[in-house]
Amino acid sequence: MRMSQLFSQTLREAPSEAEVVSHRLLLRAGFIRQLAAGIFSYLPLARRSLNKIENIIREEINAIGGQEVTMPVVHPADLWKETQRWYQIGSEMGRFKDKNNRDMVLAMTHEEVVSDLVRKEIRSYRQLPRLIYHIQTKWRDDPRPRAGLIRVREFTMKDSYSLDADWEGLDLQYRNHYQAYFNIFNRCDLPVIAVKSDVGMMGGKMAHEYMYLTPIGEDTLLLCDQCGYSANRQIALFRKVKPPEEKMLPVEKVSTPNCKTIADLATLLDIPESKTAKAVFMMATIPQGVETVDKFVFAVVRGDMEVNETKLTNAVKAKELRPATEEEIRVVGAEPGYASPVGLKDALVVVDDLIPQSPNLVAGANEEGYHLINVNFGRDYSADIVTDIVSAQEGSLCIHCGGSLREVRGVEVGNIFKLGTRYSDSMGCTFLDKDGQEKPVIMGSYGIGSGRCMACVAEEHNDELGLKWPISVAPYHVHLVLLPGKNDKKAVQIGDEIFTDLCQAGVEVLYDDREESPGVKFTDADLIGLPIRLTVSDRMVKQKSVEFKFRRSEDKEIIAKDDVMTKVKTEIARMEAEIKSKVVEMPFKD
RNA sequence: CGGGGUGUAGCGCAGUUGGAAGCGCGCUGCGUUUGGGACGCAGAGGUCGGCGGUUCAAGUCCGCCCACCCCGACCA
Repeated sequence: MRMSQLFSQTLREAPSEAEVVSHRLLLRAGFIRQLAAGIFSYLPLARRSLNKIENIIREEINAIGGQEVTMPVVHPADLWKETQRWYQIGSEMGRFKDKNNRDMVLAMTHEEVVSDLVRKEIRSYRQLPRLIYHIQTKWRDDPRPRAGLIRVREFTMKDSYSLDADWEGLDLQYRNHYQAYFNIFNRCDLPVIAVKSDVGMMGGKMAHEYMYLTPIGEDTLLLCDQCGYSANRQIALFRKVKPPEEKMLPVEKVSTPNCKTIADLATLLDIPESKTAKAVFMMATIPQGVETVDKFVFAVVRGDMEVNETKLTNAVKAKELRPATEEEIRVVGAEPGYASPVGLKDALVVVDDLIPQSPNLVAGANEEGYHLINVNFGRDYSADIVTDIVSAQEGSLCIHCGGSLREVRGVEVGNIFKLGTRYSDSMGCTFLDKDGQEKPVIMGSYGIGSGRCMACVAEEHNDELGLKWPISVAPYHVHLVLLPGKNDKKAVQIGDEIFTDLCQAGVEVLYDDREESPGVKFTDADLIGLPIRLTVSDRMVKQKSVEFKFRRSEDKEIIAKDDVMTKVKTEIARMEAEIKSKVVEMPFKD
């Protein structure tokens, strides 16, 4: 490609709204342009990188038996009503009516459409297992798009769907994806880890997320360096240290004016926060048959810990959970800031499983300005549910080995879910098994955001001058810089020749044939960040030589013009081999 | 949805007390220059986010709205 013809330009300064480095560089280098919050156009350079990422995905998913299809972006709402997700999902779903006033949905994901295909196409166990996938646009009207391409509303995702006759089949396809995903990210030179995750709106049995670790990530992960345990904070388990046993003391009411927080309380009474009980109030929307009911949830955890909303949501089997308002709190007889599980009415009391082992805690008195000391679970109050509802944090003890957990941030670039029969059951995806029994198809779903993946590669590979693409994802292999000098057509001739020869040999070349000063051309080359830079200049031409430089190195090498082809092809092959060597077998971590 | 911020030329920004819309970069033309964002001359480019109000007069003051960014809530 001649740069003089390229549809995009570099920007000397990035628009001020771009803060994250991948966003700034992708804008400045002319890869992307923003249309609205979380909605982007992908210009030719980005498109080429995305094509490479998507082709890597195709190769790896085809290798585990995937068959590519394309499913629609616009769906009739009826399909989503069948699985209830039309009702369960809120404003994040794009909805509109067609000209006949029918409800329509913009695809957030494609389980419904896959299931519809499956129930129409799959009749017999002889047609299973299958794996289908597509690379398609999704719309999720996220409340807060941010960080350029990291979190957008319109995005492209590769989503595959596995169809099996039995659970062993699902296990196999899940494990195949587990490895294929590592292969994909390794081939993009993007370091990731797999962590166990919550199943969220997808429903299902088991899920892993592939996380690229970076401080700009919005998910918090807990890692154990000792045994390798890793999990999203939403579900991370940890060992809770049982406090020393104490004899239960009689409850006593004490005056604690202006003490609405745990920290105030601990200071005033001169006790550690672990000797207090913290009360958190939520309103949960809980499905009951087709209907849902709103239930007031009173969660009790130790004062030194935080309620984990995902765990709490799962504990009460809620579809939605939100903080309760002050009025709602008073209705159940509690006093905000001085709340106590003692003497409540009409509330679903959920107690963290460490509380029953923690004697003589300080809790609110449900009366402004007073707390109760020596409150004991079982004697003074009881719970509807006792289970783990607190978050692991930096320094928590690993559930497996007792090592100290480390907290890191990450961006989710892929996920794999064992859906089981969640969609087969609601949409009637059944087949006739060997034994003549009608059975539900067992499904899995597996996603990778290709744009997010590209952004993460950009986030990982850059320096103060610009991007530094890995060879496998770079829009072109070679940046050919032409510096023609004064009144000399010779350099132009040589440049054109090298460009043509390399292209014919299958090397992808971006040829800077613009009438710009050398400074501009070199700066743009660094910014765009192709792996190899060749410079053809007036003064080099006289020696029949060309300058060769890697984007990732400072070193410049002068090579004979006749050696360019061999050198370039050798170095590309070497870089490709280097990437390939990163593809290794990963142990499956359940 | 809550908190904070920004909106003036393609990008980055200035605009004082309310009194003729500016600067740098980029863009167009001509000439010079040519190994790390060159130089000269001449140009083009504006719904000052929108609507309403106050005023002789509004980019500037007041009200409402919109968009975008950041933090939080939420979320595959």
